[in-house]
Amino acid sequence: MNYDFKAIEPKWQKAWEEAGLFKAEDFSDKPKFYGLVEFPYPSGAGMHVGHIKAYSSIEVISRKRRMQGYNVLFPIGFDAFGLPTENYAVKTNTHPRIITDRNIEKFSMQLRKVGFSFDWDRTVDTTDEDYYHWTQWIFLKLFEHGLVFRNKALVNYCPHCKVVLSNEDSQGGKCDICHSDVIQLSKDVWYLRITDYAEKLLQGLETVDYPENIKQQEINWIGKSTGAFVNFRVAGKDDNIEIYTTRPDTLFGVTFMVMAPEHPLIDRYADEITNMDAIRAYREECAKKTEFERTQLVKDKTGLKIEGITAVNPVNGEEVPIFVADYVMMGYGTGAIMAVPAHDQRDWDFAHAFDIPIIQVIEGGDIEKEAYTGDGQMINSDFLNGYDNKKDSIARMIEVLEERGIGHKGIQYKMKDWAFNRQRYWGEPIPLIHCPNCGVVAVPYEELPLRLPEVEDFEPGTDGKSPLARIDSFVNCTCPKCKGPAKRETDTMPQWAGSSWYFLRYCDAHNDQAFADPKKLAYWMPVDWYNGGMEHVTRHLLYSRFWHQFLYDIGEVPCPEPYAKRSAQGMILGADGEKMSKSRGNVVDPLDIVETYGADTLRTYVMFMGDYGSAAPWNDASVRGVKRFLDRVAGLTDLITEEPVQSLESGIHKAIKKVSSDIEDQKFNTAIACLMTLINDIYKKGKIGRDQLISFLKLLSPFAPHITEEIYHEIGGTDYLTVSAWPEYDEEKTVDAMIEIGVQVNGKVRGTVLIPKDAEKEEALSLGRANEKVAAAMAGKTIVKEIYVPGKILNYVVK
RNA sequence: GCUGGAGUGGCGAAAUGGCAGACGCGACAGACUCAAAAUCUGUUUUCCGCAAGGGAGUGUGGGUUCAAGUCCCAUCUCCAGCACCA
Repeated sequence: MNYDFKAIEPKWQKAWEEAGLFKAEDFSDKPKFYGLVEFPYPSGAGMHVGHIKAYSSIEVISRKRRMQGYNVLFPIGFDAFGLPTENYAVKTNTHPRIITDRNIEKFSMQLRKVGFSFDWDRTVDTTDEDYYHWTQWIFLKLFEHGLVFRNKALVNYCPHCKVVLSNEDSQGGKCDICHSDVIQLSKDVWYLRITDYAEKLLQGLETVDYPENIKQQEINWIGKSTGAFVNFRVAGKDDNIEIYTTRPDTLFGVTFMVMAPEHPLIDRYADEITNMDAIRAYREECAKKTEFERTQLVKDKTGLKIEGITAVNPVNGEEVPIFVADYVMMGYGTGAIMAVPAHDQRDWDFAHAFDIPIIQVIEGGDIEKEAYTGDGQMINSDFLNGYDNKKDSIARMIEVLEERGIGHKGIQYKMKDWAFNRQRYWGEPIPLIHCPNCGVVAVPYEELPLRLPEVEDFEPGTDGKSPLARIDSFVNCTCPKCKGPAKRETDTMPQWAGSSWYFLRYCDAHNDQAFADPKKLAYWMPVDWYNGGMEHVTRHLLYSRFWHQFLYDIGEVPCPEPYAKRSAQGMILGADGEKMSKSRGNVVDPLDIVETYGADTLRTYVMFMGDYGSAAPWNDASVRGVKRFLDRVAGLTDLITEEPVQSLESGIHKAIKKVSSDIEDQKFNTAIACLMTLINDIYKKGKIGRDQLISFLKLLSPFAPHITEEIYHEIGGTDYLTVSAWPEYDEEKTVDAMIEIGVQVNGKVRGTVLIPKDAEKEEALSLGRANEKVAAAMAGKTIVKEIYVPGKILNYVVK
């Protein structure tokens, strides 16, 4: 067959769509399969080859599931709010709505050209008011349940993007959008209480099928630790400094305390602190450092002793000095620590720099040289003396703290509440109203969606306010409660809002009464298999699990976890092995590949590149190799016989078995390799039975659906191969009657021998001995032991 | 520092403890061609050897085993994520 992919591909794409082959059917009796990929941000640059790889895994699995008789939901949509579009809007003075529509159209066209089997009837666009209506609705539910709060605190602020960023969006002290250094600003902003869900987010991981590294990354990000809160009295005052420690067993070794520069106690005693000027200067110095600098200068501990006040160790009444130092963070624990230089390296470093005494309370190590963090006999510790491990001494210490009312057991999480706002235009308006009489009031549900007002000028405000703040008709409103004059919140929601629930909307994309019909949610949820990038593990994945768990708690969704299974693709690097980027000039445009080699080649190539989860560089020559393979597939039509070719039977059945299981295991590369091996064999035989060819085409169909459909019709098929039954294999036929196994002498392979597959030990051993090379290797030696592992190996141990 | 993962040909990579290097790329040789491209056939871990054949070989060093890329201990390097988290 002549392989004219330029004609074939659009032809079948149109035919499949018109036949509605990819439409998911609500409430079908067939078993359901919900396959999900992370919907794209429709940037102006169009699709990246990374999108192709990310979508191809679920694409292949969805196509296989349809052939296996499943009712498949494989949807796509667009996560279209966000800064790149807005920045481009500012630059070109074009409304972001226009840019977004244009980009969505481009992406849709590109996705169709690759032949992805999406159900286009369920497409969502997060910037559509029929969609963000429900994003705002969920936000109001969160507000209603006390999970939205406003707080003036130090926030991560990107001076370049002019927005407040969440902790998740400023990892490593860099802005997630523009990679500038993030600074700390004190600002009054909205937060979502994700920390209330820390424990559920942690426990939920035990119920889902995620790869270990993803689970670990989320566990680390949540950062649970158990320890104790302990109150240190301010000497001579009726006032306490609360600290958090994971090592309450070392309380007798406390020789000083350290506070974060921002700690409020410092201001409270400003009058009594004799070196307050120096402390103010130190604070200013710290405030100037970026997060990056603060974490880079790990070695050189800076700090200052607070003169004029001291603290009292509650277990032994010892008075200890208080220091201020920026290695203690206000955002974790209580912002103050007890310092035990003998058994904590940071405290040890600090004690040496400031000439503070060190008291050892656990035997072991050499505290002259470094802090000792291991286990050992407790010493110098009053009632703990004699305990010999952390576990017991911590438990005992917590008992005593609680008995004496000076402390209690506590749990801390590193995860912080989600700073939920952007001072920008292109996002969902936050549906809250500030009323001088009633305080913060929710926009009534019936007034949703709260539409983004039309503006002329999207430029962010220089005063740290959103452009919405400049629109009086939007800002000024009446309070829903007291009907008095009030002002709307002008911040918008962050990029991650819309994507935190989109998988629910796909279940019922056009509902105007609810975010989705509960019956449809009950039918489709949870997502059976979700593929996406590692970069979203501590952002989108965590956020959307949080929203979903909340919706479950208020009875809006049928399952506690949204995704039953998660996988992640490896990055496609440029041909030079570097990350693809415009500046390096190593970017591959997937549409160029579709033009030159066809969509089937592109799809098959990205799945054949290597291990799906690992990064792999692009290689044009290998793309041509895959095209060559498809050319050979097209050529199979010349080899057809009506009768099946007996000598191919076992190879075909083996391939059915291997391709079926490899797809499930995401070993797409070896599935394709197996089909290549089979086609090499077919060409060697020079012929293939018609039905055998159809089985081959079915196995290849999820990867290269167009060419296989074309050949199927070329050889007389009248229905669609794309939704035909997945082939079955006969276990009997996958096993050869005679098999070749290796023969070893003293573990070294000396030859091979052909033996019946279920040969008895004696028969196999004598056949092995008959092998010339084996016999030569054993000549003149005594056989000590003979090993026969059926189907695997023969080994003679000789002396 | 902590967590997760990876080190195998010239390259991308395969190998439920059982013949290391499947499959693809590239390279080399041959066929076809006036020639080239495309296509087809063959060779291709490495060293010694004309060959038959033999030796070595999965980051490094040990160990378990009849048998180790795979399991155990130690060690080095790289990738990803987190990180003064008390």
